[in-house]
Amino acid sequence: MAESMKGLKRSHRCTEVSNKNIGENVVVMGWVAKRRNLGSLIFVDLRDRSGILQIVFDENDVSKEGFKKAETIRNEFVIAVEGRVEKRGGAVNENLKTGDIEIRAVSLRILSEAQTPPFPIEDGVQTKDELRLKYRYLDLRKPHIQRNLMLRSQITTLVRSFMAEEGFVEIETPILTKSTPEGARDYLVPSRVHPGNFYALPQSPQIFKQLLMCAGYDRYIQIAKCFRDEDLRADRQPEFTQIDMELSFVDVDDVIDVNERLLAKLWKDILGVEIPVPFPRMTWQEAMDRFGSDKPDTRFGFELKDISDIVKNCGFSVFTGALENGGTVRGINIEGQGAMPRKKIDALVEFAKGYGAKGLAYIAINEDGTLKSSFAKFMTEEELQSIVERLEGKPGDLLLFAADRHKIVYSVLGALRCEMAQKLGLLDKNTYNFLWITEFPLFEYSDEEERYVAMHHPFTMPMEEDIDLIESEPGKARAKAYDIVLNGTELGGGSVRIHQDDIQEMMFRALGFSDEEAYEKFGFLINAFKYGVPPHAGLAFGLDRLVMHMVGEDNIRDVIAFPKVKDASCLMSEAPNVVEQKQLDELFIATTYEPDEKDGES
RNA sequence: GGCCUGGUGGCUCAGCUGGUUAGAGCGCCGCCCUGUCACGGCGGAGGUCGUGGGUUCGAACCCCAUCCGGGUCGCCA
Repeated sequence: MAESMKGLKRSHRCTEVSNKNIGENVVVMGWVAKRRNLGSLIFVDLRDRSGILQIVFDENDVSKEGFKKAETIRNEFVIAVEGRVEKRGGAVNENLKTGDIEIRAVSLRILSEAQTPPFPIEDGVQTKDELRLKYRYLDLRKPHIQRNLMLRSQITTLVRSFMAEEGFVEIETPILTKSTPEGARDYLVPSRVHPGNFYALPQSPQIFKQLLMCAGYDRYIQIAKCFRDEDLRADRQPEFTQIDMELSFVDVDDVIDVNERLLAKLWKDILGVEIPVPFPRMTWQEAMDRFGSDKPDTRFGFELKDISDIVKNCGFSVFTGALENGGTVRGINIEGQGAMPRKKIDALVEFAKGYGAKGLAYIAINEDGTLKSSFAKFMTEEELQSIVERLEGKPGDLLLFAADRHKIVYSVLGALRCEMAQKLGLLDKNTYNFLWITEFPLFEYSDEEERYVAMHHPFTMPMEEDIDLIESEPGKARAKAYDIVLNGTELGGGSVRIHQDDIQEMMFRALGFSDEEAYEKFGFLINAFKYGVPPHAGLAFGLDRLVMHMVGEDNIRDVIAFPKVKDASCLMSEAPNVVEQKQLDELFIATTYEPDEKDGES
């Protein structure tokens, strides 16, 4: 039976007791992590969010009933112990912060009994994600998850204080907003009082923060919940948190500056790591050409090299065919992997096909300098030598080539270099390569919609020198947009916004919106801009990803208290669920979905 | 939606080319033990092999379907 804690007050958390307290009486409360019953001596490892403290129950110190009670203790019982802090009778446990002391129990209360948990509450034990998430409230007891979430709290606290010192004002924006079909799929919320109408949950507070700039708040920040109804990944949840900001009377450098200092402070204060500022910057075009990615991991080489000029007249139709279709031929040098067995190379070809490649050509340079290649017979000796030189191939190297449309070649080789780096163990978690990617394309052609769409969003300012391109060659126009990349992950991004109505109109036209459409979608923003708008720019970080990198986890779920699984459901609460017909009727919602028979209770 | 991958006592896993009674470690339960900290000793319980169907003399294993996870491509302004 559970006892009350009446008359008892916790004096310390577990690891707040130290050898400085020896001789003092303390009251500690927490969960039983482990017990070791030696007969007439019982040891208990007591756990709370601070760590572990050893309690010893001795018949001579605790009453007979108290000792009997201690014998019934099991893992995950919640207990309160009153006792004296002592130097350990036995050996010191070097693995514990409190390893040199223990509490000699005088009294014990069992505040709550516990069933045996479905999996061990310890770090380092493997448990199926399925089970962890179903019993998330138990998984959250694990020390490393607690550390992650407490660090996350420290991070947001530090962000708020830093931004406050920099003159930012924290303002909340609505969660029930207007759907704007550009971009990701919206989560919709039906309106009861406006039958047939829907709110959307925000994908980001983008338009609201721009309106706050119009309103003169000058510098805005929000730790904002955002929602996107798209498929999940290891680093993507349907609901996530952004550190969202917007600044008035600034240009690119101002935004970059304050955020570099923010990141450097976070790394220094939380991780004790000095990050030199300013961070390196790279244009989008350079990132694509050198790394095949707009979020390059620069911790290792294997950079892309263009060999289109060398092979344009060669006899290998795979290469010349790609070039004739306006594509490109590029390669990477996986240094030292020239002896890779055929089977593994074939596996890389399969890997490349996953990214849209039709195949992968290779040259392996033997230790004696001779070449083994899938396409040498179509090439002249000079062509082969030029290719090897272009990729700086040395004996023992493996050169891999892709030939296709630019987009595919970048994507295939960009993914291959990361895959190889990971396989070869070149990714050091303690190296932090921050990098700004700048000058993103303003537009991106959508094959699906057969028109240009905004790469960032429709309010992104073009670079001054490219304004004329918006109408003549939209594909070539560059934007005042920037992403912050850490070790191959996009941590955040932002842009300078358009504040001139003529440029904004030009953008809408390029995106294929009529004036009416633009007005219907974004009228309140367009109107607001008629009443005096400061030049402004902003940025948003993915807080979850930021924390994930800072704590060294590989999965975003481990830094979110109650994450969702791959199909966006919650295994613990079983959301989403079927609601009562009455609720649907109130909302005038009829569903056309018919569950399969097996879903029924029959 | 596509591709890859997993599901075997409470947990983590093994289980060969289909072959007698499906194993191990940890955990759990009981007894013993005064310095353990991966405590130790002795004993014990616990599995319709995710589910349904099929092939077969015989299925954890092969086939089909399906459910539940994970990774990834598409998607994610």
